[in-house]
Amino acid sequence: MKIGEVVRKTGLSADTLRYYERIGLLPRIYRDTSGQRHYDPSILVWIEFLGRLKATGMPLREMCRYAELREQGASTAEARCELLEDHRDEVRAKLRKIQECLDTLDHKIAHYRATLQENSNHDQPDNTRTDRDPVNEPLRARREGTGQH
Amino acid sequence: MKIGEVVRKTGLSADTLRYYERIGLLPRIYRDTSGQRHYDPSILVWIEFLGRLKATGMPLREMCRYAELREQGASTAEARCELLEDHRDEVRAKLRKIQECLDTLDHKIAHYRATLQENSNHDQPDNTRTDRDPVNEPLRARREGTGQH
DNA sequence: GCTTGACCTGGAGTACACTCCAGATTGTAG
DNA sequence: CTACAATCTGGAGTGTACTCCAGGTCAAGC
Repeated sequence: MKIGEVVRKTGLSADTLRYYERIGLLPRIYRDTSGQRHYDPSILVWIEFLGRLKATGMPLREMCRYAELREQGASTAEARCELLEDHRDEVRAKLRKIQECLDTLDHKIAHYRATLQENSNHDQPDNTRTDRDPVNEPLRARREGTGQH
Repeated sequence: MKIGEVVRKTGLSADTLRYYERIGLLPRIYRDTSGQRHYDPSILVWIEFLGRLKATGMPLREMCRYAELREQGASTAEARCELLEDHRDEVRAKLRKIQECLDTLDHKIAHYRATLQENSNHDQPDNTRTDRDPVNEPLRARREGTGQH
């Protein structure tokens, strides 16, 4: 497989593939006599795996660490496993946190919607006195004694 | 409240607070005669909210957009609400994706652990023939001449 | 009054993860 | 054979979100 095919199959750009190779995320790729890369199909599995690590927020630095261990063969399996377990725990924690924020956000939106609904029901065409947004009151700059900027 | 107190209460650095103000994420902050900032306590609520947007992956650019609408008062409530709803939907999608990756990762780890367990049971002190790591086989650069294409 | 620490500004620097480019070569369709 | 599409290299540039710094002002405690 030449690079163009890998591009099509992974959705990564050729530049990114070469970049990943340069930083050690991909193993040494076979080159033909003219210097063109020829990828083994198994690279797709690896790239897919990397994609999952990336999607879960692992920095390239850590992925490189993993890739390096992998290159060293089966003796590093334990270390790799631990790395993945640590990452998994971090992802779980982050997931919980996002979920929490999402819940708060949902509440806020519900409140927002309710207020908007209410306002349109009471239907006061007066636009100067809607002053008080109960959800995100504008916190406007108070009497400025300083004419800065 | 001076900046030091906001730093203590939010965990953001003074540089970050000033940066956020510069890009319009924070409203105009009152300055005393000597130019020092004095924050209204309500800023803490706003910063906490920004923290939630950030935690859920919203870029500063979009937060600025929200902040800008907020500055414009209650008339932009609908637009702000839509912005939050769009963001919420994105976060939900992202959450699902991360969860999916996490599940795959968990399977991989379980497989890994099982294999490690097995190997330590069979307890073969021979280190040259553990050749086949079933979970992450090293994909080592093969002898050139692999006739693909 | 003096020292120390908090604060100020504008601008430069950093880390990350790409992305783009010029200029060259090579593979392939017609 | 020729044209053009695909590939190559090294290096520069981009966007995001800070972070650091020099050099200065200011306020409060001793």
